[in-house]
Amino acid sequence: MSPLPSVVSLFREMRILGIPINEFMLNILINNYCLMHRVDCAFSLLPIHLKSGIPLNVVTFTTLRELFAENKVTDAVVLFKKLVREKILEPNEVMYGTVMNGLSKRGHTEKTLSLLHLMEQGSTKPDTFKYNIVIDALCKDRNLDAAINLLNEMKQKNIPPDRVTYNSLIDGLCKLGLWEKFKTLFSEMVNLNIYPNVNTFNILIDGLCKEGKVEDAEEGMKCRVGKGVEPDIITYNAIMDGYCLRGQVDRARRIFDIMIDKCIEPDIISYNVLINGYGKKKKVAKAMQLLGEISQRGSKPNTVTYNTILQGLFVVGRIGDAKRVYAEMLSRGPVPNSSTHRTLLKGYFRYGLVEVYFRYGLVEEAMSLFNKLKINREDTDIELYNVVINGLCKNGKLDEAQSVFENLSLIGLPPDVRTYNTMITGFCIQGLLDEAKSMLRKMEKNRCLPNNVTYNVFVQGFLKWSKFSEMRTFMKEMADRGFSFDASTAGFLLNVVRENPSVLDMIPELHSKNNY
DNA sequence: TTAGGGTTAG
Repeated sequence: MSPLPSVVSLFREMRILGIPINEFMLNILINNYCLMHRVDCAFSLLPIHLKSGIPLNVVTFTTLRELFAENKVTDAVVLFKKLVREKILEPNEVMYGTVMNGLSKRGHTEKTLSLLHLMEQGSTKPDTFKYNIVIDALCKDRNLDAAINLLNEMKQKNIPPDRVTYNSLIDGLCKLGLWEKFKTLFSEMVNLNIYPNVNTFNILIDGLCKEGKVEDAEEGMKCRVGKGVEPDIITYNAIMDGYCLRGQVDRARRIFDIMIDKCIEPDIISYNVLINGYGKKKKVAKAMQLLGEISQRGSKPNTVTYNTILQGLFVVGRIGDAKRVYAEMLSRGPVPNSSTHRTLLKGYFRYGLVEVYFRYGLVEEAMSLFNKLKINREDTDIELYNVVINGLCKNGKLDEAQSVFENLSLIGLPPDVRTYNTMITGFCIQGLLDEAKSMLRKMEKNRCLPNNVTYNVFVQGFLKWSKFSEMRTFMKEMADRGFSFDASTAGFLLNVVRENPSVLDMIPELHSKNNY
């Protein structure tokens, strides 16, 4: 119970009084530091364990789960391996569960899977829970084949899959639109006497909504009423989002009102969904009005709410309002996150080119925010850099973009495929095709595989600067690698050919019915 | 007396 710091002072007092420390006390203290988000302090207690001859136990380690919360996955894994390898402790169910969950939630599916297999060799055998963690992670990675293989492995080893196992798999299948496989799995589940619940139902509703089949979803919801599975706030939110995705924010609003009539209190996600819907339809006044209503209804806007509002304001170019909303956020709102910063930077750069008319100095504004983030060490996200590099390129500041790019290796943040694509686009816009090509070589050297976007950017660059013979050579390599023109390149190409039909003679491949 | 866990909505 709060206040937590008093635990620390109590502990100090006990030490001064010479009261002997035992493992329980140390674990409580470590746990307390973790609750205060002071993993560093918690970690620094480990030597006391050793000095006082108090053995580290599995509880000590599990208490350090905060390591995962603070994204210190490497530290956590190093410690885990050390403890196991040096036989300092034998992991139990709880310890495996903590580590696997920590790893899987941070995208380390491979490591989670290998722990599952490690467990099989030891004395603590994996149970349904452990399998479910891995199956869900595989589904989230869209690796449904591997997930279904694990389901079969469970059956072979007589570890019974349960409703959660099937719900994870159904969600994975729905998100990929694999409806036939869903039907098979659904009947398999029912045959095993595992019955769908409101979660299964919501997963399905959401799957339909994401496919644009919102009426089907709504119909499905109405059918179930009074038949055991009642729609809940998640059902309504999913349907509202489905309508918003199709641009039908007014229909979403009607669902919102129906929900209130049924005495289901909208939560912050309901508001965020609607605010996003209004923002996308450029109805910013409505969005702002909803923002005001949130506190009246006893809820509180969160970071996502503000990020969504900011996006909406930038869509209609209300930069002054966006700045005011951000200032409000800093003074009395939720803490901005990396998404807030990306939204702001993207917005400032987007309107950077109109600044000469309005004298906003938006590129400078963006760079000043970026520099603040660097000082606060809040620039650890490659996506943030991608926004800045792209913004500089689009505002004709290729040199600055290049120096930001060069800086990445100094701070040890590896560029991703988008970073390279952005730089290549920047070079192509300026007609610096040799620099673009050398960037392509650099990315391959750094083992970052070019993707379809990379190749399309090059093709557009060659077209823009009328380098047709180079384009021919390049197209061959592109086809060999299994890439093809995207819609944007196709449109670009059509315009070029319309203006200069002889391009078709210079690139005869364009006539052939291959995968271009 | 201390520790963990799985599924759905923004």
